[in-house]
Amino acid sequence: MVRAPCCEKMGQNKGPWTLEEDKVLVDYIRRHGHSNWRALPKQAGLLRCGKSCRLRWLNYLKPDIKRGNFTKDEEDTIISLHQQLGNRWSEIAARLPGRTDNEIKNVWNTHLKKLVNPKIAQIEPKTEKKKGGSRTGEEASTLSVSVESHISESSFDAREESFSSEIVERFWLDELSISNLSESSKNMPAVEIQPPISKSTSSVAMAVVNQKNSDDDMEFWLNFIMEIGDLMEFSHV
DNA sequence: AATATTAGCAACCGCACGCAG
DNA sequence: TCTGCGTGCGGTTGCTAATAT
Repeated sequence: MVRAPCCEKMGQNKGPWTLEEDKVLVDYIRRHGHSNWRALPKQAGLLRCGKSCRLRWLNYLKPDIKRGNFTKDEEDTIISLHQQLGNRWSEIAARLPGRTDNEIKNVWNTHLKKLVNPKIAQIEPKTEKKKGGSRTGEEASTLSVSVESHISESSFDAREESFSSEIVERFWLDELSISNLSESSKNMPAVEIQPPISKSTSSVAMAVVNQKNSDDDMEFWLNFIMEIGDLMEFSHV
């Protein structure tokens, strides 16, 4: 049996996604869903194959994805699950809400594997001097703003699902179009909007910006969060 | 200042599976 | 049962940025 190619490769974009491509994909899925990945890029006007769109959506653009450093608890969970399940990343990801299989696979291969099996660390020795790794965020300054939403305990269930996506939509679409951002800010790391995790924290959402730039940039992001949060009240933590 | 090395991670690739006709 | 399609999954690649030399 000859498999059909997953996509017509000629004339299609490869490599990193641009902000404009992201916006087109998010906008299309928001309006039409993603019942057919192969047909989606053509219908959305994207020069990407369906696989690429699916991967981008699942690993990066889905509103409920939790980004940023893994907590100690999450790392322990991954180590434990990996002992039970092996490299079944999708099953491990299913038990870690907001984390993707790709992300878990990456953190295992680059970090946890060496913690669990020091022999591997000997085979792949780390230099004592710190190299790279700045994206771990350990040295990044962190701006935290607590968001007092207007979501009441009683109405939380109904609005929980739409909470984060609402903010993301506002980011991509109307009030904060990319064209309104300065050139330098386009290259800034993505803002991570974390929706309420449980009912106990239902009235508070956290907007966290991990970045490693100047105080001016920090001020930019503070203003940014204030702008997208006009549906909420803010208070500094 | 230029170059080499390294870690982190987004994205690609190919195979396998499930399902419909 | 066979075939073909769409999708999911896991392994791998390659780019970027930080740091060392």
